[in-house]
Amino acid sequence: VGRITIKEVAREAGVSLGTVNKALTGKTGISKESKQKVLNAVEKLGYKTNYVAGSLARNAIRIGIIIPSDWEDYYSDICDGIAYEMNRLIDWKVEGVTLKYAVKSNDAEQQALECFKRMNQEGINALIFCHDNYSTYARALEFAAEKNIDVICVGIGLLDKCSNFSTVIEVDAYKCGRIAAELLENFLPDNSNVAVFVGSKGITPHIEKIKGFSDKIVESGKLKLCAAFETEDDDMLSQRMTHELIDKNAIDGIYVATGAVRGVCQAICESGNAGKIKIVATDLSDDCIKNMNNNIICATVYQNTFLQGVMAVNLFYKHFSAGEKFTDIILVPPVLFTKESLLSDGQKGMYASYSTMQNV
Amino acid sequence: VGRITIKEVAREAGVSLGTVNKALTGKTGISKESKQKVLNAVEKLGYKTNYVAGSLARNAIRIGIIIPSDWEDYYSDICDGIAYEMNRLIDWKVEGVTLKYAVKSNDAEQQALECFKRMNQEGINALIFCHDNYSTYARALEFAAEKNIDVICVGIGLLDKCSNFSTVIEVDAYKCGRIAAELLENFLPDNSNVAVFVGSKGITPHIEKIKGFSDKIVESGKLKLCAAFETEDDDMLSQRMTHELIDKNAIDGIYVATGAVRGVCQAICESGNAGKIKIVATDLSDDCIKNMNNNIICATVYQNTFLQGVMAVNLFYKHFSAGEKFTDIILVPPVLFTKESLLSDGQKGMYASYSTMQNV
DNA sequence: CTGAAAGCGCTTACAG
DNA sequence: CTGAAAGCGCTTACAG
Repeated sequence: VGRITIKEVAREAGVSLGTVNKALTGKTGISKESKQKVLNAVEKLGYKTNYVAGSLARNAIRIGIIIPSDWEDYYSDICDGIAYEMNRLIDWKVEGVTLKYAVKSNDAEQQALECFKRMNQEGINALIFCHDNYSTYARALEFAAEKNIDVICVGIGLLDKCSNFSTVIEVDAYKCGRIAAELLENFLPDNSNVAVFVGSKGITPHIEKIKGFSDKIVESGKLKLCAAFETEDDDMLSQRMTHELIDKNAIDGIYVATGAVRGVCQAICESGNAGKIKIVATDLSDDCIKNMNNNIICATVYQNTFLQGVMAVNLFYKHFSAGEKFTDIILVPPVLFTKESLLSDGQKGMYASYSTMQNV
Repeated sequence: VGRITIKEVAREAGVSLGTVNKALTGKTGISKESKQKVLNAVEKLGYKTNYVAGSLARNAIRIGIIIPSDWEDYYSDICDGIAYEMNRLIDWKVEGVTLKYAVKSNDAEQQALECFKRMNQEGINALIFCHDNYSTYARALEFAAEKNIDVICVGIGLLDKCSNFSTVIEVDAYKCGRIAAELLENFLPDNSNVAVFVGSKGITPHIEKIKGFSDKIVESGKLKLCAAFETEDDDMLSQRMTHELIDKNAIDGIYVATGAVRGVCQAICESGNAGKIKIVATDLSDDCIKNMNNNIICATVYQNTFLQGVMAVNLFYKHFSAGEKFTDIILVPPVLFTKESLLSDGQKGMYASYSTMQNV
């Protein structure tokens, strides 16, 4: 009875425990023959590694975390997810070093590179990097590649160019767009006019959101897509644009696929269109929740940012503890929320929290 | 550097490791003085238990699982969640014994009691019991109480009478009702007529769903609630009732708060009301998904059954490994899904899956 | 390349 | 009630 352990594998294969370990973890310093003997024994006995025992025995995994000090609205939820999972994995000997840089500053590139270099000195095993676009940080990522440091990028705009030497975690932007369109189709009578607001039309995930939104509308043939605007995530700008949009068109619904939702909602209220023009927003910022509670926003497509942060940490854990390979990219599915389905503060991140199992 | 261990606590307190363990786990066989010395040392050193090490050292936790062999539509998702989490915790020395009974049979009570007795012989530490109402199984639950076996109940209708000797995991039914009402408010013009279908008006969670639905409608003052029907989860009955409802009323939307959604959708189609009368359904049964894909059902309120199963197992794990106390009841928040936001098969249970971290 | 030993941080009998 | 020892199933240096 009881579980098969490496001890039994070693006996069956006629080698020592250390040799079994090398065969199992793919380390060097083992002969072809020994390795084969071990693998045969594993197969024969049906051995499965106990990773709990493994993480007690191995050295600590040090993960470097480079996150923005600014742009709280968007990044704080990702950072919460990272911190949540790092804390959860303390008993598994996962340690972290955190450095911050100002992603919106002019010298963001330089600041980030500096962080990468300090992390290298700190002797971290891997790096989690939250940023907003690939091109700015190409040099930093190359530096990591030179030093053989694996990097997981979490954030937005990463799809623009998926680097060879890093893994990307991002929301399924195309799906976000489709969901938003479907909602407006349900909320509005046929032949209504809708518009979509993104941060920038030059960034892949925003392009994907527009594409998903537009594709769904064309497929269903219920609504008419009037226009796609760029807010540059600026509330003043989005407010002005919303006013212009309302003045010039008979607009019935707007998908605000990025930040600057406050400006949009303000314009909606100022023009007396609260509750008339249906708004579908993005994420769960304070502005968004406030406007949901006031019935200005009907629904929001949460980009599952908390879970994105959780997954980044967990991916490294699995890699270093179980040798799991990285995939190039992970597209996280968005979650739909309405006012009544919002989670209370105590349940915040419930899916990646209850589900993630505090002490496991 | 490095983490504080019980070794250091023992030295600080001037006692042995075994004594520290007794103090920390609340076991008997330790003097007041020793216990206090340990607690002082823990406080002083800031000691935190490493549960990973603990689960390697302790004896296995044996969990008995009593689940229905029938009523697949509803229970299979809970059972999947239980199985998922049991499998995830193998490395933590969590073992399971599963027995099945026919919840819809006439002698369900007798069958369940028989399962309880066999579980007791199996020497399980705790019991997970999936059932559909409290009163039928009172004797079985009393038996468990006599034998000092903790029971976690997962399913529906459990709130009817929350026993003293068990913990209940159930969906937040009131919240389900509110979400459904909110959706129909968004989908329909003001002053539209809506109805709600439940399985039975005599079961607390169904009463709660009606209450949530009705409360929200009254608060908003947008819709008119015509009627609440009992389907007894029978498709023939729900089909007939839907036809009658349509014939007698100008109905615009229906919240199908329980099974028998197939009958409702059939009647909707037969009467030529597909897409006209807006349907909000419950859960993610095959019938439900099929009708979502055909645009008969606009949205569904998923009762998070997979997660309920996961949580049942995890609750016991936390209890036995970390001494966590049980709460009387856990109300799991529902999740809103539309056709476009449905998860693909590969992502099934993503929240309690990705988030639950396969190998952690 | 290989094996024997020590150790990760706990829990569990068991002798006193 | 208390403590010393063994052990959970691995990984990690290190000597050969």
